[in-house]
Amino acid sequence: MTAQRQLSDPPAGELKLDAYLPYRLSVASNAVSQLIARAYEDRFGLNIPQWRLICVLAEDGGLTQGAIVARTGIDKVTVSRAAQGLANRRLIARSDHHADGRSHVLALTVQGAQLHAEVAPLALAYEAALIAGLSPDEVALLKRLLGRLQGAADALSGGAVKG
Amino acid sequence: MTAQRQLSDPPAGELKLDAYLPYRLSVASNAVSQLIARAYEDRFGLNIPQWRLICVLAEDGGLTQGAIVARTGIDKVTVSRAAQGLANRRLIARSDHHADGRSHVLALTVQGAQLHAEVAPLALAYEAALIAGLSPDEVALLKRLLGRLQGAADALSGGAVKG
DNA sequence: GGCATTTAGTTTCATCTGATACTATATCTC
DNA sequence: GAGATATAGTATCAGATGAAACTAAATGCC
Repeated sequence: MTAQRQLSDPPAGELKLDAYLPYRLSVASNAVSQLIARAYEDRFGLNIPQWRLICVLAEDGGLTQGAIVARTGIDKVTVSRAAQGLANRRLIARSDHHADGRSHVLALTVQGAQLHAEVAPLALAYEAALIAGLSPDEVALLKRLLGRLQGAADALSGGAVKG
Repeated sequence: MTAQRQLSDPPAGELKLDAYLPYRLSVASNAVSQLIARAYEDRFGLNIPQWRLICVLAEDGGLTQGAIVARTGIDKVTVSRAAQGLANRRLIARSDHHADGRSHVLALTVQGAQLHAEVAPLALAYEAALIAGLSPDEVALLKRLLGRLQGAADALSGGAVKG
């Protein structure tokens, strides 16, 4: 049924989609992201960037949008939109920056903190369900390897694009 | 260096964005995908779905779009659009299906096969650059773990959504 | 054979995303 | 302190995505 592959194949290794790491990574990530995005959207009306902002603000307190961009790498346009959505729902407050009139300091409101407290267990439960069956060592290694991949991709991207 | 997690952890665990696996996975995947998407787009005018179709057709020969969807999980709309784009550029041919008038059989043209032969080494080089510094064992484990995550996400998604 | 249902693929639409352009403020140089 | 430049954030635009509606052909049922 499948085509016979013969000697004419390139020597330097073969490209099989199912074994190709970027593909595997993308497919796995999409599956996980969609699962989680739907859970947050359906139950709390939050999209992924909004939820990330809430997490960052819950962890780090008052931050400017620029600081969030620096901390997370999320695009500044995405941060701007997420912040607007959250502010409209009074989940975050934007207070004037004491020294920079262009900037605002974002912080969770009481409602925002309550929502975070409500969503966080769900998020952790999803993570637990996803890694069920993996040993702690495997999970730790997975996170480490993902960090390596991301670092390598960023380095290659910077190198290739910026010269 | 890494935080020791022990009994002192809060009862249900704490949510730290940087340690949250779905987040790490998404960030790593986006970094890798963007890197590769730009490379294919800039040099060959291919987007990711188009490149995936080319790979699948190079591996498996003549397939219908439905077979590609079944094989890869790519959305049928995405497959349709990618196939249109590739057919317009004469990189694939669509011949009538012998028994089903709704369906067409997709196969690489000579040009399409040439393009595949040209892009594949680049794709493999990117993969090699990304995993440079990782041991073969680590890479194998990473792929296995990604498969597990994807399977878990699919199972949870089916279970939660469909009831 | 004729009608209902299913299936392959396309079109449409609503949303998300990020690049680019823009506004307003801040900083730097003289 | 005035003008040039840089920066924080927003608005606009173009492309990607996938859900749902749609078309055309196949299959099932009687």
